[in-house]
Amino acid sequence: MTNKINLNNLTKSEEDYLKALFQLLIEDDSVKVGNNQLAEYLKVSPASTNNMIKKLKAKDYVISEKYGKLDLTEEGKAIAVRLIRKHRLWETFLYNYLNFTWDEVHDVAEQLEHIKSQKLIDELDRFMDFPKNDPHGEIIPNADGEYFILPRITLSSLSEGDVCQLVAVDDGSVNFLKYVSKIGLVLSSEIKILEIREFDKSIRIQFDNTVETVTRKFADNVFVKKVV
Amino acid sequence: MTNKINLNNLTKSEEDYLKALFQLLIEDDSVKVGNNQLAEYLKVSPASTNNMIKKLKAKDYVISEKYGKLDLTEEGKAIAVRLIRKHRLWETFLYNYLNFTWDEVHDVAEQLEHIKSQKLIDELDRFMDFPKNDPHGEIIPNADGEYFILPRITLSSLSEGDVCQLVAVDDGSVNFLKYVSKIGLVLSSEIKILEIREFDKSIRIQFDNTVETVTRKFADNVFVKKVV
DNA sequence: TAAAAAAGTTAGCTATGACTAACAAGATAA
DNA sequence: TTATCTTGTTAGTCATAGCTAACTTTTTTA
Repeated sequence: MTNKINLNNLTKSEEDYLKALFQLLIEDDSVKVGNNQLAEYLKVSPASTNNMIKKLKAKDYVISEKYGKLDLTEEGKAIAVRLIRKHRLWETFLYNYLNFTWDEVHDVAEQLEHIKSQKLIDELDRFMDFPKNDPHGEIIPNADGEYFILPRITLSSLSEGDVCQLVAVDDGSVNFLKYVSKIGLVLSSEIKILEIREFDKSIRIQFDNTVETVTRKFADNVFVKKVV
Repeated sequence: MTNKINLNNLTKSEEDYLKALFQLLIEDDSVKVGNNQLAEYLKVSPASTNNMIKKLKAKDYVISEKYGKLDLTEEGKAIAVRLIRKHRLWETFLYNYLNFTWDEVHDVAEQLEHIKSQKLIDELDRFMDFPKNDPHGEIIPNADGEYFILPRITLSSLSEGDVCQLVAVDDGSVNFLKYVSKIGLVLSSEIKILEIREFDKSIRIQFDNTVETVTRKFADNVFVKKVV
């Protein structure tokens, strides 16, 4: 086996930074990620980030030049993907078996993803019969660390008259998720763009028998597949 | 509700010390527990223990006089029991649903017991239909924090000719548990004491169609219910 | 292109929770 | 009862991972 992954004994913090950097890097493929941006994402000071990046560079998980942008090594990426796999499998478990709601799963999964046991996560996967998506619609990386990234279309990028289907929502904010549930949107909902208001970019949408007006910020966090 | 428990935001370390002290206190009801004893149990230096005990005294979880023995307050005990409940529920989950063996569950449960979510543990309990015992036969404290301690009889305390039934085993050592499994002992096995050798206190036992000789140390970790 | 703003870095501080070494208090034994 | 051993305590160090304040480099813009 060439692909043997060493079960790097990383601290919770190190794991958090690697995962955060990975999320920022794939979020905006072309745009480079800087130190302060990572700091803001993790809600820590730029000094803390700078410090940790040094450490992760020494361990060969991160690449960057002084005063330059950040990138992950292959091993750094592999660690991040394993964390995302763990996070999403736990979310699925909490949602499907332990009566957690959409907006409750994230915080607990953030803790559970740091539990160190290969067997635990492989068996959890098997127990749930190898689920493909988490409760927010996100794809769960498989045991080989393959991470399929679908080209993402946000609701905000569509035009008047377009029809789409909800495939995933960002799980970063509890309030956002509560709001999505409250207005009645669920995964696979078919959504029609009725009107985009130039003034504030708010969007009138229709789904099922509901008409709602949502903000641009809301629409940025809703991922869809175009139907018409 | 007078019995409202505040979800004390304790660190992993603080939790570990409270649980360890609780285990030592109930292990030997009459014998007082000292600082160095706790240090040895936790495999840290006496200085570290002394330090942490100071902190836990300030938080009103531990009672002790300077140069005196250690005890837990009611709140300290309640925290320890909640940790034991979490530990044993997770062990049960790993064993019954995720194909973990007797000797594999402990280490992972040590991590999982520190996850902070009341809903998680209550729902896990419900999901498994409120199990009474963990895989090692130990009683799982219920959601009200009631901790039933059965008077414990060790295999080593019996006499020649006695017949007993295996009710629990100590889960502290992987090697011990592997050995128990290997010779074929399981919970509820009926064991007969054939002979106790004065020389080294080793014990010849019979169960099913097996005759084995076990050491005194082994027998100290096997808990039984006397039948004859 | 020079000044201002933004981004990145460094130094030095804090808390937690380990550690060792040295010392003090109690318990035990000669 | 005194000497010795065991137990408990304190002081001071280290690593991790946060912080602020001050500084440097890069980028932007006037």
